[in-house]
Amino acid sequence: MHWLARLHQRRFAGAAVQVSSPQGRFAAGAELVDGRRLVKADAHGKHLFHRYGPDAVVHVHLGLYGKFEVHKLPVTEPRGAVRMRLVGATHWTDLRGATVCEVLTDADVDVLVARLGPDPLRRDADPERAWARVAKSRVAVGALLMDQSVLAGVGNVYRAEVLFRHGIGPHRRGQDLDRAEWDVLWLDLVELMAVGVRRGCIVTVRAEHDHGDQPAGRQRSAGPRSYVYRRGGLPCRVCATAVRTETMAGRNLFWCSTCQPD
DNA sequence: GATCTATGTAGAT
DNA sequence: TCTACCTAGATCG
Repeated sequence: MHWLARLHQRRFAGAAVQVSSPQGRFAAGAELVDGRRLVKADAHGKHLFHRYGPDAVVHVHLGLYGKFEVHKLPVTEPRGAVRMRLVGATHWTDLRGATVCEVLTDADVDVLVARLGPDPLRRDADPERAWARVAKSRVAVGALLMDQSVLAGVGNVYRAEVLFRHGIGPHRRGQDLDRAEWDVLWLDLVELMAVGVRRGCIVTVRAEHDHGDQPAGRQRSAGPRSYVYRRGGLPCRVCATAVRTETMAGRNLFWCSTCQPD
């Protein structure tokens, strides 16, 4: 979402934009901002905000299936269910499948952001707030990382990957984590997620493990992107133990029981 | 063409 | 903990 916010900021902010809802579900909201100047696009956790003024902030949450596609002008006929179409001076973008696309006020946004934990991608993030929750929790760290009120922005990929990178079993309870372990996890998330924003995709595999299962001569960008995510049953990239999988916090969890003891 | 799956969340149970 | 939401790509037959 931070990657998208920066892209939207570059492509659309500072000028008037046309906003519509070809599919119709966002018709009333689109009318409120159509023709206005997009002041700023930014993100907090998995929430994206298009700020037109204190009275009108378009709030988007992509959920599982949401997608923005950005193209250069000219526009083409909408295909499929386009919830929101935004047309700027040089580019346009279509939003499909989002869980949320609505117009809020600044006050509404404050309420929404207040229920989110610190976002590792934001300078104003306070990791102490997350640690306070983790340190006293009997919930598994693999579930805590998915709880947006503990920590905003981490999802199913980063939870699996960051726990692997630090050899922490996902079933360890929050209260059983050391302060030092948490600090390292947080710092790694700050770096990993920043890499994701720069590259526009999630890559968590260290260079020393990026070898072996790809043809020689490939581009670095074609290397493996994850250690355990979606690799259930396959050999661990580090120790070759079969990667385990189960449901935790309602999502498929992946981990190596050798590299990540409980 | 039918079925499965997915970087997610809210509300009911 | 379960279900609905709701879209598209991958996979199956």
